[in-house]
Amino acid sequence: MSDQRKPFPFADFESKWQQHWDEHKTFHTPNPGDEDFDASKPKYFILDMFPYPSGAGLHVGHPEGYTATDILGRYKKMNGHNVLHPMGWDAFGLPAEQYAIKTGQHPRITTEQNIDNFRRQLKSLGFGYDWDREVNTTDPNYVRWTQWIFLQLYNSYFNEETQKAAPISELEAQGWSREQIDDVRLAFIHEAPVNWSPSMGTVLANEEIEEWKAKGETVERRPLRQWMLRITKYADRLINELDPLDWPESIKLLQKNWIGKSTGAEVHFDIEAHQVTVFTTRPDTLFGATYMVLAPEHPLVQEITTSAQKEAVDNYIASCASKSDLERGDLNKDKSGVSTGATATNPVNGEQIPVWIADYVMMSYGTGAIMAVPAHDERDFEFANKFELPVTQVVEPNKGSDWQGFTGNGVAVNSGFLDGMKTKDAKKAIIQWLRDNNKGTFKVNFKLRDWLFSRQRYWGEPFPILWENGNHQAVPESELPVLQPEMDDFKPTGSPEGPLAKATDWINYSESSKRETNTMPQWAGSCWYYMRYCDPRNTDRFISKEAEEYWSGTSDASSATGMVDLYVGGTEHAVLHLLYARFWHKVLHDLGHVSTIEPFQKLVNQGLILGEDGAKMSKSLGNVVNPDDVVSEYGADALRLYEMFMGPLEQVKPWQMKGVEGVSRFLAKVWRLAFEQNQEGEWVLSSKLSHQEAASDHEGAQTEKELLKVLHETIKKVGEDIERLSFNTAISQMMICTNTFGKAEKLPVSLMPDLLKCLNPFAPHITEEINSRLPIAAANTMLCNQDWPTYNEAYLIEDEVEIVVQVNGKLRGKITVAKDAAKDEIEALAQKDENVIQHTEGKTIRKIIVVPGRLVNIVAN
RNA sequence: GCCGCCAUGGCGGAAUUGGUAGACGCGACGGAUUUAAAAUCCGUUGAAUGGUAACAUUCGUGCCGGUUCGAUUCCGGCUGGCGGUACCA
Repeated sequence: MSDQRKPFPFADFESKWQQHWDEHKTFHTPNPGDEDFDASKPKYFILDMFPYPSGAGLHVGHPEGYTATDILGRYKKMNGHNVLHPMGWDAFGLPAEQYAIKTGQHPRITTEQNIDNFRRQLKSLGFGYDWDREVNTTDPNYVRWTQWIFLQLYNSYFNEETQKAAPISELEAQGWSREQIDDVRLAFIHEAPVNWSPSMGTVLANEEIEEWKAKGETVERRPLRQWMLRITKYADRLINELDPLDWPESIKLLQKNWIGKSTGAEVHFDIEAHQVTVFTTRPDTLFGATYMVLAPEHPLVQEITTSAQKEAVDNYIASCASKSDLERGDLNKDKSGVSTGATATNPVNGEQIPVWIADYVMMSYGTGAIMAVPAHDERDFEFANKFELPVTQVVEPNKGSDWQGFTGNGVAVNSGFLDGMKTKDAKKAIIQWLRDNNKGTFKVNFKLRDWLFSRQRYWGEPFPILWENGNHQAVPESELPVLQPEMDDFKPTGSPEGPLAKATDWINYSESSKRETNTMPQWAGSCWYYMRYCDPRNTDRFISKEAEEYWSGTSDASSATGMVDLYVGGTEHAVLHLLYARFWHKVLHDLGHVSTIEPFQKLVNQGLILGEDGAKMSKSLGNVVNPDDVVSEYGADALRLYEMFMGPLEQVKPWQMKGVEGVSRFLAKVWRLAFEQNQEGEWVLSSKLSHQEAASDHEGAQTEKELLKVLHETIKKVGEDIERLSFNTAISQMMICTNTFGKAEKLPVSLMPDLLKCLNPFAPHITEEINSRLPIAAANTMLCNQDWPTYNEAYLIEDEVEIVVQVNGKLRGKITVAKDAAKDEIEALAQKDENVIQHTEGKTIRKIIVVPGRLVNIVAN
């Protein structure tokens, strides 16, 4: 018995079609070399950010981007493209491991259960994915190639001359020693202060700290030996090669700011027998450097501190070390510091200036030491005022503002040979002087740090690395993948070795060599998954040459710099995933493994969906909407359509359950264009769908003309709107068309297929169902396998157009004229309008502006 | 603090190149159908003023100013909200 409350029987046919697509592999995408591959079709590679399959299941935010890409993918397919639109799982990650620690259940089991649930949910929404290309970052066949890519990094260095990665074998051929080579590898071992989380027993990347802190985990600084990736070598290219990408400017800017390029100079200061180098963006203010500050962690502090100041310095360093990052940064902007008692020599004028230590200077940026120019730097100014240090003006502002704390450009004063020079020229002059006198040089600095790549966890890719006599070496490629050993105890050891160290059999690779026990971060798998989609079952390579070239589009004439045509996902990955993936892609490009220099040509960020109360959806607020509930209540088509109708894809917007009802009502109207319920409650073909093609009388011909007009307007607008991802306005147009069709006494059945084709990418189930039941020849062919309709310009043109008449810019009347009416004719007609006459009476007409087909504006006074 | 984005009816939003502001949907109100309800269909719906009415006039896209025959759209100056980032030398 069907539920009478449902306005159309979606429950009866949605799962039926989903099963049909699954069984017939309707959305299978052929690769070069496949039987059904058609080389004449252009490729379209469309990518969703693959989800982490959490235990909570799909969130309504997921189908937002996924529906958008599905619409575009189905549309491109109907337009004759070979569409690659795959899905997969970013399945390594801490939640599964934390759950394993709590319950003892292996993370692989939890992960598989969660994936099954996610896959079921996605299939219930009818997405046209090629499920044969599903990838899973935890799959041994995937891990194998993640590790292989790591070894490419490990076996490469950055050639400064070519600005490209190159194999270390080049250096071996030149006779470099092992130590020298280890110092330049793109994947290298580094002992440095890292972000250690005692609560999780692992280190974190700089980029991850805030996220985990917000979740209540603790993070502290601790010196540790870690694997790092030399992303800083690519800093310039990561900035410059953003230019040709079709990304939101705001995301490009976010990446540029994150990389944080600043140009300036290194200046060497002598402190008795020692030399300290500082970085400054304002070398032109060197004459105004009245003191110097070292970071408390600076290695030279102990050596230069005078005995009189030793106790004060030690106390200060101890107090800094005990402070959390939060206390040192956010909460406490008050300057603090202590003198070392030492003095440095200002290289440009020989002045003896005091050397202080203060925590406003960071060891992690620049050289960990600064020259303080209090007159022209806010922080130095504040510090100098607090500790009564001298302030000397060396820049004269251009526009009479106060020089104290002035940080802008101006003219150099009190600066010897620089006096009178503009800031820009003074910078050049002083750098030349520093070079000539061996006191410094031009220098570019970046905020970007090398990428801390090792984690002390179980549920991640082990490093394919062996240790012997304190030296590391790669596991032979033939032995990949290196999988985690089976273990019952996943608890972190609390030591830098991580839980794998507990697997004593596993770590002993041979009598003399042991395995690396660290694992890779979750980013590793997500850095290259889009490539694996192109050739997911390849066992010989991470991607075949043919597949790589075809899906990169380098085989055709287009000069795309990015492999993926469109990437849709959340803005939260603006600097992490999107930067890391670009870095890996460039390395693989440099080594000749991929043909494009960038992974993602066009990027679109979907906006967050808020709860009905306008707040971010969260369990604690109880405003979370579960897609499963919406599907069972209104159907998958209604959910898809609603998420697209809410507003622009990129915009943040609140959920409204009433809105779902609205689009559901629209789908019901479309359904009732074709069917009506008989006495028995069965849906039978609507009596208004007349079979006669030509209208018999004049009135009928007139309405048929109107119906054709709205239909072809819809074909035009929906196609254009899909191309520019403006789905809400496309839906609005289809609603107009449906309303017009619904009002017609008789509806030629021949008009239905084009409307259904337009709606098909948005609401694939209901449209296929209606189509399959229509008494037409094409009922046997699925809409998604048919061609996208073309509109006929002739149906759109009206014989007469309405033109607005304004007097002095204010709307005063409307006239109807022939579409090709002459300008004079329009002007004359406009001036005959009664209301227009009233408003121009007693005035002189100065000018008449005619915008053809739109308006007439009479200027009179 | 700095950088970026945004601001339109009761609500979500539309206006694509400077040319009729408020498409489409929700909600609300009135009506048809119904014993009644649900569902469905029809009509009205930015505000104010005048008119029995058709209609007309004025105001109106966060605020102030500018450019223009004409500004939601362009420019300058604010205000509020959201996001990023934060002693980066």
